[in-house]
Amino acid sequence: MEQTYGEVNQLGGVFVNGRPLPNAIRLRIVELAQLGIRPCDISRQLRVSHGCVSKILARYNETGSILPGAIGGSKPRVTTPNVVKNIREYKQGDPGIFAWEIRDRLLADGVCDKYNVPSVSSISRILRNKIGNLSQPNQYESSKQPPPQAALSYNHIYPYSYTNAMSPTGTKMGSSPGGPVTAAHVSISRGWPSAHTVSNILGIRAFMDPAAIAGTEGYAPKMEDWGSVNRTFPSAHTVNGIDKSAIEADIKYPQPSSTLSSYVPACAYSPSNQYGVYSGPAGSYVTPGHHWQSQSTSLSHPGSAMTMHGGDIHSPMAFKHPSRDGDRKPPSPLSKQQHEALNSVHGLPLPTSSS
DNA sequence: CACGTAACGGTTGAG
DNA sequence: TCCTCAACCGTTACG
Repeated sequence: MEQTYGEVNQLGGVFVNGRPLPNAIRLRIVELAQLGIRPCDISRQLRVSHGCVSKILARYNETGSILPGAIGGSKPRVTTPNVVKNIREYKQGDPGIFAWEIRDRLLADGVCDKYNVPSVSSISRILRNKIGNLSQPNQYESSKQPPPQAALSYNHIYPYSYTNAMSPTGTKMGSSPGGPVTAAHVSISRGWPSAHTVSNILGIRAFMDPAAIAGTEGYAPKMEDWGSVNRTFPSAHTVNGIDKSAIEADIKYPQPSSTLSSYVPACAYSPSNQYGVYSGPAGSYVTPGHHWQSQSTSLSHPGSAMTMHGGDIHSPMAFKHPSRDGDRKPPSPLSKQQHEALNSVHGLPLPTSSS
């Protein structure tokens, strides 16, 4: 599949089947929801299916992350190097040990938990294939530090890691001439610290207009760059950035502790490359002459606690807090304020009742 | 009408 | 290198 063009949904929005929505849209959904705008209105305004809005909001409420989950790949194997190492040690310590005994010991020693402990047959296979002759020098990592996640449960490990030089979109981005693309990715994410609010994040030119960064030609509206946001979290782990330090030590695209970093806490991230799709022929998200940043830069949230100036909101989790629940579910007719919010977001009239 | 969700067809990427 | 398969995606349709 070379260039993937988006499809158009019933609302006239562009999407790519199988691929996540751009983070900008995801952010916008969350932001509008925080403004008290109803999901159905968000759906219509952003032209994203209500199912998707529902899903994204549900995920956000649950995890605090706007990011899509990690797509593709396989579960980490249970037979991690660490496990193999331990099995070997057990075997060395007691050559007559049974596989089931090894299994018990793995559990007892906390090497594995009940969810990721290898089966007896797996252990047998490990003994046979990987350990076999104990006198053999081990092709595994005798001294090498096993992945720290080795004993973690699956949910916590999705160790995506990309090198700086490598763009997950690399192959596809080949269509984009020149190398500045990768640099753009880096610079974008590095540029985050200057954007402290969702609004700014949404609005900053750097984010919305890759061309502004990459300085490349008509590449501008392509959404590939959104991937850079996703990619900032190579190490997926628990919610709300609990293990942030661990990540930050590791990540290739450090996510500054800005607002967005909490919007996109280290949830399993998707190295998504939303290649050019959303700017596709139907490109309703980023239409020529209607770049979001033009509106978003001035996106403000009139007279409410949601007024967001750069740096105002350091803890987007405040957004997440349901303390504003009272503000939610406004009366069905949107308030003027909400209309303004919507309009400022998309620059389109709010098609509340029409298709 | 609003919303939650299952089904669906799709992509992705580790093994 | 190619294949498999299980993860995720957003849309659609239904209740």
